[in-house]
This record gives sequence, structure tokens and C-alpha cells, in this order.
Amino acid sequence: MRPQDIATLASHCARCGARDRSICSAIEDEDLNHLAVHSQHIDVAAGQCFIEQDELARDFFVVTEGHAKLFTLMSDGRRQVNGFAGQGQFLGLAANERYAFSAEALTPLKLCRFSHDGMRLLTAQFPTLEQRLLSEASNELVAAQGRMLLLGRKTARERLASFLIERGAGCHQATTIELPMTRTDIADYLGLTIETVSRTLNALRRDGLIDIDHITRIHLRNRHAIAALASGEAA
Amino acid sequence: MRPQDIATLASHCARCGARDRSICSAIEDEDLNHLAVHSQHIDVAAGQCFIEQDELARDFFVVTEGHAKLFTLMSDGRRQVNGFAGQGQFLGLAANERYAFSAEALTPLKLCRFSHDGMRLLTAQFPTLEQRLLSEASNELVAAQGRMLLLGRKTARERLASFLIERGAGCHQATTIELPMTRTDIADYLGLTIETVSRTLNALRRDGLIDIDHITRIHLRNRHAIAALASGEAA
DNA sequence: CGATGTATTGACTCTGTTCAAGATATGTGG
DNA sequence: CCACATATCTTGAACAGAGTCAATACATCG
Repeated sequence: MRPQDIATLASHCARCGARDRSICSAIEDEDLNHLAVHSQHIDVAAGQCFIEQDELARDFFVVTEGHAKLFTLMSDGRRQVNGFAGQGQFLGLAANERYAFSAEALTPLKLCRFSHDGMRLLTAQFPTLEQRLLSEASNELVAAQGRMLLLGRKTARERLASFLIERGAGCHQATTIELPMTRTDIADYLGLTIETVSRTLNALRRDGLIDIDHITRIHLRNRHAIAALASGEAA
Repeated sequence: MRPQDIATLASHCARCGARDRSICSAIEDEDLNHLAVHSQHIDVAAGQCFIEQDELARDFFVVTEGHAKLFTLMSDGRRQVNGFAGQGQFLGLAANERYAFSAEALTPLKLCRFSHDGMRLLTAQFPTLEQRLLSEASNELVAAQGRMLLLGRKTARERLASFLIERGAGCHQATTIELPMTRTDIADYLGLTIETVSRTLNALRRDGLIDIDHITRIHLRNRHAIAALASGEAA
């Protein structure tokens, strides 16, 4: 890992750290040299797979730039997208011996890779890092339970509303959302078909809840109503 | 915590530890005294709630006897059962400031309770414990992804087959499954209605895949076929 | 044994899927 | 810069799997 990569990672993680999302926020600046020894910077082209379901889980990853999708496949091609990962997101906790999911770049992607072995050395050196990992895992478990509720019990309309609110979270004022994924990815994320996603989004537009500025850009006109829909408090 | 409770916990955890499922397997016998200082034995009557969704998350729990269900509620009463917990199971990782789920005893239940504060002291003393917690969280994340696939993409028949296989796991030979939960719980676990659960189980019986000895006892006649169904390799 | 809660079965409905056609983007080469 | 080719997205019509509502059967427990 070159010095400029460390700087890049550090600056990215500093940004993410503000929202307490990045794993790197557990590591102080002066410790970044140790980090550098055990990590490696990687570029992935859009559409390329960098984690393969059922492969031996040797590495963890941190997204430093771009977006990725995580998904599970069935033998007949049915697909469930488990999540999307953006800047600062940590990947690879959902694995024992082998990865439980595949991961593919949605946009040109920059990753920081840590071997499990390297990670063990790091956690031995920085106990806070292990706490940080555990807290990250807890966050993901909470999110997973929210998604089970969505997939098991919510209507198509509620699923889309939940998706929009989730995507819009963090941006307190900016109610315009960028969607780096296709309709197919959204459908597989929400347990629906592309047709239902398309129809439902346009229904939300007709009802004045959103504007669809562009296929990849959606404006929330009535965030409060969308949030109510998402949590099931609607007629 | 009384000495006999420690013994009970230890013996239970020893049993579970064989399958590497219990959190206590990280703690050696001679350390159980330290454990005792920070833990508390609790009895819960069947039907009683012992974790309340959105309450401040102050404690972790280990099930030492009996069965519990974990679930999430929507304001209109829709319910998603996130999982069932039996002997040796660790509860409470899916929480940040507050619990992301509620938990209720299905049978008379014995729990071991650890305060978060006590847990911090314990993990400081036994670094392996924190690794154990992280590994437990990883297992749960893997399981969560399996459930997302189930809830998002599987048919009712495949969901029931998956449920039976999951319940039958561990018991390599014994193909008779005890179900400590009601049909309503199963339905809310699989994202279905009780009617669909009932109809589908009886369809599986008619097709010679299972016997329903009793409402709460199911015998797997053709485990291989059920497993194939569960993973979606069927007509 | 009757009372109550739980499970099964049946008839009908509805939400979301499937299949198919058309529209809109994105990208390429002339 | 435009025409064509390909992807992706939208829209429509028919269908199906699971849900809803309602009646009946079965357990469990006093």
C-alpha cells in the first residue's frame, strides 16, 4: 500500500467517521502505518465481481470509493440482493469459513482489502478495533431485522417507500436521491419484480409523493408521508 | 447467582459448546466465578415477554433452558418473527442504543442475564470472549442473509421445507422434529399466514415428504427431497 | 364433559407475477 | 451529429400464488 493510498483511506474514513460508519474510525492517525502493513488498495471495474459466494473467506474489505451490491443466488437464478455498500462500508462480516454472499461493483470501485490474518494482528494490537467490528456487526444485525420485516410483511408500496427513506437517510435536507443501481437490483433488493418496482414508483409519482427527475435521480416531495408509508401507518 | 446456577449454566454451555454455539464456551471453568459476579439467573413463564422492542438495551441473555421467539412488530399489528432461540443461544447482539426486537418465552424459560457494563468488564478480562461474540454475530449475519433469500424469493412450499431442514439440523439421524411454537409463530417467521402454513404442511404430507405425528411433532420421511425443495432444486 | 383456544379446510379475492409489446436511454460507428 | 443497435425501463392484459373471510374440526384443560 502506497503512502498516497493511506492518505486517501484516512481522508475517506475521516469523512465516514463523522457518521460513525467506517471501521477505520477506530484507528488513530498515528496507527495508520500499522494499518498500511496489513491492507491493500484495489480497483474494481463496474460490473466486476470481487467476492464470490461460497468461496473461502480470506479477506475483509472497506469501500473507499464507489458503490457495490451484495447478493445471494439460487441455483435456478433467483437472486436476493442483501444490501448495497457505499463509501466507508465494511464488507465481509457475514462469513464463517466461506462468504455467504457475492459482491459486485455497481460503479468503478476502490476498495481497501484486509486479510483475516492481518486483521487478527491488528485487533490484537488495537483492542478498540474489535469493539468497532462488533458494533458494526450489531448495526448490520439491526438492519437485517428491519429487512426481514420488509420482506416478510410489507406491501410493494411500503417496500419502495422504505427503500427511498433508507436511501435518503443521512441527507437531512437534500431530498434528492441518487440511485447507482438498476431497477433489477432494486427489485431483487425488495423481493419484487422490475415491473412492480416501475409501476409502484410511478404510482408514488402520480400521488405527488415523489418526482422522478431521471431514472437514477428521485426527489422526495413529501418525505413525512413517505416515512409514514414506510412504517405502515397509511390507509 | 447461586453456585448451582453456575453449575447449571456451565453444564448447559458445555453441551452447547460441543456444537460451538454457546457464548460461554469461550470461558474456561476456572473463570466461571468471574462470570458469576456479572450474571444473574432468571426464570420466565411461558408467554411472558422479557425483551421489549425499542426499550433501552441494558442486558445480554443466554438461554439455558427452554425456547423463546424474537420478533418485530408494526404499529398495525403485523408481526415478523426474526428467529427462535433454544438452549445455549445468545440474545441481544441485534441492538444499538435500544433493542431492535421483542422476545417472548414459548415454554418455561431459564435465562442467564449479563449487563452490558458487566460484559465490558468480562471482555476486558477475557479477550477470547469478544472474539466469541464477533463470531456469534457473524453466524447470525450469515443466517440473516439466508432468511432474506427465503423471505424475498422462495415459494411457500420452499419456505416450509427450509424451515423443516433448519429445525432438523444438528440431529443427524433423528428425523423427528419438535416444534415448540404455534402455527402463527411459524407463519410470522416465514412471512406467510397460518392458513398457508397449514395447507402447505398438509400438501407435503400428502406428497409423502413428511408425517405429522402430532401438531408439534413432524417426521421427515424424505429428508433429501425436502432439502432439495428448500434450496429450490425442484420442479 | 363442555369450554376455549388453536388448527384445518373451503370458497373467493387480490396483490403482485408473468408474458408481451412499446418507449426511453445509452452507446457506437459512420 | 445523427442513425442504428442494444440495454433498460414502462405499460398493458391475463394469470396465479398466497391472502382473506368463514365454517368446521381438533386439542387442551378445567
